[in-house]
Amino acid sequence: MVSTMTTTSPQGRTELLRPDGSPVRVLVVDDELSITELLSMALRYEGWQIRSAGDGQGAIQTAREFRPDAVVLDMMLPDMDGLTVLGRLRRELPDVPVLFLTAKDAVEDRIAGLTAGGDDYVTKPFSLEEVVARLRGLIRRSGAADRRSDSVLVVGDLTLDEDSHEVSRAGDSIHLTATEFELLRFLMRNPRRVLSKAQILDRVWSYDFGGQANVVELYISYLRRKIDAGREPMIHTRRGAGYLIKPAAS
Amino acid sequence: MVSTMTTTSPQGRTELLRPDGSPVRVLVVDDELSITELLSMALRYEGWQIRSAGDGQGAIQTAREFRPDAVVLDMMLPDMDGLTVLGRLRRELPDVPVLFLTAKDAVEDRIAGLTAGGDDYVTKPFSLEEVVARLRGLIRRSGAADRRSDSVLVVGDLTLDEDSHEVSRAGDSIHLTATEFELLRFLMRNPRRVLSKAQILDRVWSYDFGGQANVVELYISYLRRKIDAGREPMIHTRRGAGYLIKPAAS
DNA sequence: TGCGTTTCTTAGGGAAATCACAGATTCGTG
DNA sequence: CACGAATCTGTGATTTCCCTAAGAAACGCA
Repeated sequence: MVSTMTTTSPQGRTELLRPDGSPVRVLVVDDELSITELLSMALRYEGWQIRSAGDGQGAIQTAREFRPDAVVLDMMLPDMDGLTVLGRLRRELPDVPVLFLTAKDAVEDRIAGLTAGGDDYVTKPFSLEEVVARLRGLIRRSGAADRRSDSVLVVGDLTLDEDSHEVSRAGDSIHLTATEFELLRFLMRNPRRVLSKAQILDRVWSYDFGGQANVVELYISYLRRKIDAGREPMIHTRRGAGYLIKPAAS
Repeated sequence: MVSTMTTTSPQGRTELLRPDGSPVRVLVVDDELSITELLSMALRYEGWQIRSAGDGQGAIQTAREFRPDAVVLDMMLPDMDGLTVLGRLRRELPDVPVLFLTAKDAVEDRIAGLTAGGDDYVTKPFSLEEVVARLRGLIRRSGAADRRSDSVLVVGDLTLDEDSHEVSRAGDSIHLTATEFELLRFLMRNPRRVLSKAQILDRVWSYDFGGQANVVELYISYLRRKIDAGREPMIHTRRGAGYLIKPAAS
């Protein structure tokens, strides 16, 4: 059990740190190299320390000496069953939270049983924002239980609760679809920073998305309708550069 | 991962340095000699130490012994796929940030995930200011522990934020177009220094620009209207030599 | 299965940005 | 003070980028 704290960097990004100030450690286990690479890159960017393994054997070994604060674990590994890996992991690190990666059509109930203990899962293909968000949640909850307030992002009079998925502006509750929510979360996690359409696509849409880049424009337009409608706008276009969100005041 | 710091040279130029005071090292990889030459010159002018390679093989080798702080990597190399090069680079230097060069029309066919890990890309034909700016950003952010060097340029009462793309003079927010922003950034990165129209054209406009040289005059005029309008001018003409920016006070 | 919701594509309109051109203005010099 | 060169800027054509309506397809849930 590791308690965590958050600090806010000069850029305004919120970072998760261990109590002694050292970076959070995450172990990524997947047999597809492209997946471990993608996850490693993205999680490293969060400021976390990453190790990866390609099979169950390697996972156990790495876990033993790396002692991660969280594990991302693909349920389909070449050498052993996901449950076996999980069991051995638990023997090494009884309290480490695990984020399972499963195929979309995987048996839901089996996973449901596993996540009862406070673990979590995402289905492939996932979006990086989703993985990062769930990992943050797991790590946060595995430490100080009273860190509830950390799950709320605030920009101006706009708030977004990562736990309850509730969004409201100036007190008015706003209903968002899953994609709208992820997009807004990404924007709000990077307030006052211009985010390019490519960046948004890479983080908010799943890694196998092969469609038109203008979905981003489309969803920005949806968000505006729900968040900025009739109010002073918070979402701004920087023509030729991207989008950013900032408090209406300034 | 290398933490960086900034110092301000006697001339007023802001330079990026490694913590031990040694120059930043950048590896440039492109098969077109004209491009590597162009980039090498421009980046050397930043005070950085540059090595270049013409193919993937050479890139890996050079990276191994040169150990750069950042890499500029063309996605179209003769001997191997850009992603393959990236993978091997990552094995050598897990945390090095990469700036990808891609053809304009190749943007659509998946640069997926490239910006997700904090990496970035520019499309050919690019402007040197753009490449330099993005490299500076990457290097600045890759020094995760030390984010003290911030993204705001200041000259007199004029400020320019490279993250939010916000510009303001004496507190008044000023909206600039993309080209105006790049031009002002170039001026502000070289305060009190005369920059010739040719220099400006070479740095701010893309290398294949074939138009009239007086676009520079035109955009200087735009900038003045927005920045100096009704105030003590900060942008000055040195007839026959070029332009310079300096605090209004002196 | 059927219905409402969500996601995404296509395509057209429209606004903004870029740039060429040319006439107006300023500057330096004789 | 007059002249030529250099610089400035108004006008408008062209291009690029962004927004959004409309509808098809996929999804989720009863």
